[in-house]
Amino acid sequence: MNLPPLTQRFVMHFGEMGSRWGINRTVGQIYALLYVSAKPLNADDVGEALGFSRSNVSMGLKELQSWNLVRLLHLPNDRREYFQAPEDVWAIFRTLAAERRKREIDPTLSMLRDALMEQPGVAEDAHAQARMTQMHEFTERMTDWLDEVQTMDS
Amino acid sequence: MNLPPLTQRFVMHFGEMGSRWGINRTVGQIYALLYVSAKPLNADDVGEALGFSRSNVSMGLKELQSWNLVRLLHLPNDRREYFQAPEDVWAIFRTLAAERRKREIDPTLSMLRDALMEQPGVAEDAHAQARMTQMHEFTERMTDWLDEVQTMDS
DNA sequence: CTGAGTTTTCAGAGAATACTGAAAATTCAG
DNA sequence: CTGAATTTTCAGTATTCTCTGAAAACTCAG
Repeated sequence: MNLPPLTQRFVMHFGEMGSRWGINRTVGQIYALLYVSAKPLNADDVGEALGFSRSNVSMGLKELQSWNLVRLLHLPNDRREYFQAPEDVWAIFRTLAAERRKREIDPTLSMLRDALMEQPGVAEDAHAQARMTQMHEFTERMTDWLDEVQTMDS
Repeated sequence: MNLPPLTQRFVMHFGEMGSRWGINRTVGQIYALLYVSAKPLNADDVGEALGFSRSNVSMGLKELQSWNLVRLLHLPNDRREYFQAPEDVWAIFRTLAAERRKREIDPTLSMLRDALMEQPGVAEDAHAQARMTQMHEFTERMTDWLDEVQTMDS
């Protein structure tokens, strides 16, 4: 790794944080680097800066694209793909919220709805269902809130 | 594992979700089970219900305690420790928010503050510092919001 | 005290995840 | 088309995380 000191601290920190969030450290570091960079970077830039193999960078960038967290662009007279993070932190947060909703909240809601439709076969499940109702209400509020986040401005 | 069907679905689902959140599957399942149970459970109950070894349950419960997510209690004429989850989902969410703030937001804030105090040695770091200012402002708003969550009622 | 009941610790086995280099696939200038 | 440049895939290796059983530590009734 070959980064100026402040950049390095930032990158390392978000690598750590990422891994507490179910995002792998590599991906966290790549995103942190893109975020603080003045210019868009290509995969080789990223790999060299962070000391990762080319293929690892490719996978990390693909992951970030699947989260809609990076913008992909081309520079004149250069066939390589360049990547950048949005500059607006709030916009990043909104994207993250939208994706987490799609991947986590929505499936949870549908699992709860399904479970609430069934007839509990035994007393324990009847009680469990009552608790799931609570959870379901909470989760619905959560989605409402996440919808609001989408309409919020910085 | 030996659980009635609805309970089982719920437990499995939150095991999966947990693992996307940096919480291990075991811990997610234990918590889901405590949440839907009508009565407090002891470690053996949990282990038997989920098919985990006693020591694994012990570690999981310890983890949940460190997050303040479970209440520990004793039953008359029984030396074993019993555990339960709060019934109010909102209260659970508040606790989670408070803990994540302590463990993730606060360290991030202090890392950013430190980095912003330094004199950047090179142009890239100067730019990085500017981006960190943005991130710092966002993170501060986040802590304010998390503080508000604490004062909110269900 | 004592010892049965209970919980915790921890080293090692097992499982899951991350990472790499080499090869395949894709893209595009000429 | 062709082939050089670039990106992606993937099987194997390395690393990290999870889980267990056995032993140690703790707790408390008698």
